[in-house]
Amino acid sequence: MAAREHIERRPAMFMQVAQRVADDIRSGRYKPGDLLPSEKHMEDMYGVGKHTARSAVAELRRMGLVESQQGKGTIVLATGQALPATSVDRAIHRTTKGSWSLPTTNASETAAVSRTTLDGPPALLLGQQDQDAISVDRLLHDPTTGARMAHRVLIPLATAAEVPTLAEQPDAEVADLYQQLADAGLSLEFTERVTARAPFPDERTALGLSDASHLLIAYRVTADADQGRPLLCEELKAPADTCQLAFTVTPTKPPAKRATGRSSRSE
Amino acid sequence: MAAREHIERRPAMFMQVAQRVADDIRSGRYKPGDLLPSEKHMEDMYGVGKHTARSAVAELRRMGLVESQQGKGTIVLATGQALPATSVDRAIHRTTKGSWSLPTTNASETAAVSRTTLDGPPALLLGQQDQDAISVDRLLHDPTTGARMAHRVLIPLATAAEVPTLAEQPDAEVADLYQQLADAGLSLEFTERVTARAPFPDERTALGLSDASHLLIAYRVTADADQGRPLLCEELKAPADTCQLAFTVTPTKPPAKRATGRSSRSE
DNA sequence: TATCATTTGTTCGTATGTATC
DNA sequence: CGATACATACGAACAAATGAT
Repeated sequence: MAAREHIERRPAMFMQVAQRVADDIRSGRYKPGDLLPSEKHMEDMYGVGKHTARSAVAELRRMGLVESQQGKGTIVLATGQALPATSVDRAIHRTTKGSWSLPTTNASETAAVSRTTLDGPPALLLGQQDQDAISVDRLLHDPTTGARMAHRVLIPLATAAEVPTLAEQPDAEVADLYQQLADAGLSLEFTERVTARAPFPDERTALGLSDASHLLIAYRVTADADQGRPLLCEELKAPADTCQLAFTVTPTKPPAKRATGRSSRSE
Repeated sequence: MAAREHIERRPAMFMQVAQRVADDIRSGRYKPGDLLPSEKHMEDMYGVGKHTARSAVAELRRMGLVESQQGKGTIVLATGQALPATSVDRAIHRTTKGSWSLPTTNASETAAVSRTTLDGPPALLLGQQDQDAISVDRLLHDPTTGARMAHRVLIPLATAAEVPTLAEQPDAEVADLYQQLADAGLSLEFTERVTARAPFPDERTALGLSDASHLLIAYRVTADADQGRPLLCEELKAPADTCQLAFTVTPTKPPAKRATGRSSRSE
């Protein structure tokens, strides 16, 4: 028997309260920056218990409509009717011949270089499970919006062996790394994969994430255009509520011979 | 006095329990598909009250590690060590001259055509606040993974007036729309912006989203390459936990004269 | 079919801790 | 210091879904 027969059921009380307050927020009854009525006040307003009022506010937090602060109150956030303020330009530039450049950068600290074992998505994308790589970590930030992002460059040892200059200064600007690969006679192609997920606690604190915000995650793989062999992987983690990624899509010739992902779909 | 003096504070009990179970999940102690110990059992295991055990499980849900089902239990999800299964290829293809195509598509239902007033991100991207547009809505799905996505094409009336064939069959394939624009003598350029946010309740039900999953949202703007004037906007909303977007980044000449976003940044 | 134990979901209560003003 | 507000933690009871008897 199908599990979804009865679509009609009384919504939970805390959900009804949350829905009502959410409507009040969207209708402008509570404006961004305002303090919501306190949980105590909501109990009286809607005739519910402490836990119900609290669950309602928790639901509003989960919806990304409000943010609570101990001792102060629950503040109404901006209503996401616009795109996030920080636009990260994912374009790659190359002057007429040979010289590479990337849109400008603000790194908070110096890059942290370490050696790690590849695992997770980067290992899959580089096709090198359980191989070692040089890892270069940077904490980026956008001074105008205060958004923080985590950036990581992974240079597989196989690539470093092929182009030794990479290992000498792995914490150089990324454009320089591209340059070195190109100077080694490789023609480069770039593929980027974007997804999002809930942050781990350490990521939450490192990037100063609010309760509801997720991480926008982009993996850029630099590959040898001739053989499609992956050379480099970059990972960018940005708070989705304050950041957007911008791509310029260039039409290409249709017949892709090698499969790049699992299933491949689009509009 | 500064508010952040004491970084060290005992984490809440429910968080400690959640962290411990999370570690057990990541270490393989609980495997994907397994049922977690019941909340009742956790009370005894960790010597905490009902509310604490419950909060810990709620935290694990919020982390996207588990999913609870009333009457059954709490099941461990895949550990997110891989990229989401459904890869959406955002490439655009053009054969030698004139003919456009896009990666294959699966639309669940026929397209719903309506007329709407532009607002939110599409209005900003099209630079046409409070103007009307033809809206074509489709519900896409990936049969192999069961992932559902919402796709919308917005054709501003200004564009429809310029290229009348667009309004005749607005629910044609997107590649055909590009073709018609190109046939009208326009050279096209494409910009895509990606972000993520918590879904609205209607989006949650329409796309069958789980508790923790957010929406990955991509806006593709088709513009006239000569003047940079936006012609068309597509919106794709996909569940972030099951979908990834794939882009091919083509190096371009560096000096962009017109600003495309607010602040512009990259690694 | 009906009943029952198990498990999560919702709702109520109380108390204490901690941050803000 | 006190009042306010949210955070955490203890408790109880009933509802609803599930699976097995």
